[in-house]
Amino acid sequence: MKIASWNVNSLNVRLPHLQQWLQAFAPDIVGLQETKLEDPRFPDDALAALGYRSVFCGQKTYNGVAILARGRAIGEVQYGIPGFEDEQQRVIAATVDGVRIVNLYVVNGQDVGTDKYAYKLRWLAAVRDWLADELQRHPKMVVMGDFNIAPDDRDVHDPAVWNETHILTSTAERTALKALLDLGLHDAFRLHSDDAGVFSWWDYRQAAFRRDLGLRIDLTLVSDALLSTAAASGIDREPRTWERPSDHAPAWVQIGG
DNA sequence: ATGGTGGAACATCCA
Repeated sequence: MKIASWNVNSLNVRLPHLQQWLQAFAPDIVGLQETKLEDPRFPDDALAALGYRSVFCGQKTYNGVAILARGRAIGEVQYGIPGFEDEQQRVIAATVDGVRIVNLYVVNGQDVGTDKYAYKLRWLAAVRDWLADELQRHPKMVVMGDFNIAPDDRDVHDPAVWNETHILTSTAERTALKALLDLGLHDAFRLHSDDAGVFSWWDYRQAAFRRDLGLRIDLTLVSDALLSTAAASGIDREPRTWERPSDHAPAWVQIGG
């Protein structure tokens, strides 16, 4: 089962790319972030035509998340973090084939020390507390999404710039990510690769993709119970090369056969 | 130190 996460940066703009990529890559389960669509405008019919069911929660202009599953039922859908008041649509979870799928669009945080940064850390703490419970109920879990945190120096093009005081790599952010991993979750990419310089996001500015000035901030995490079945993991750079792309590339993990 | 590019929506906010 191929499970993938992709920040599409507007599903309205990126639907043709999503359709093309679903057909080429044929993932079984997909988590989307930054759909930027209110629910009545979600293109569930167009995705159903490709064999994908979808569940989603969105809003205009910002945020928005969805889970797609090919030829499988999507059950036990959870919208948002239980008990955490949040106007921003950043979380959707569901059960597919007995696996709990948690799809996160983690707060960006703007800059270290800002209100948005404080919100990011509060939000990550709430996710941690929720997932601690969720893992008791659903030991087989994949947590995926745009984490807006690069796990370590191998995951940034320039560690001198992307250092312990910089947004996306700051000490508190990495500590918050470690708190998630300490629940019994594993960065699938690192199960199979020690490589530095494999990225999932490149800024639109300064020709960052052409120069490969990126970060790996899109992650798929697998729980202890799935660890032995995580056969492969990677990032599909292909859609980032297409015309008018998202600034993110899909991250994926293969579970079982 | 600043701004650069792209999306949404239409002056800026967000990333």
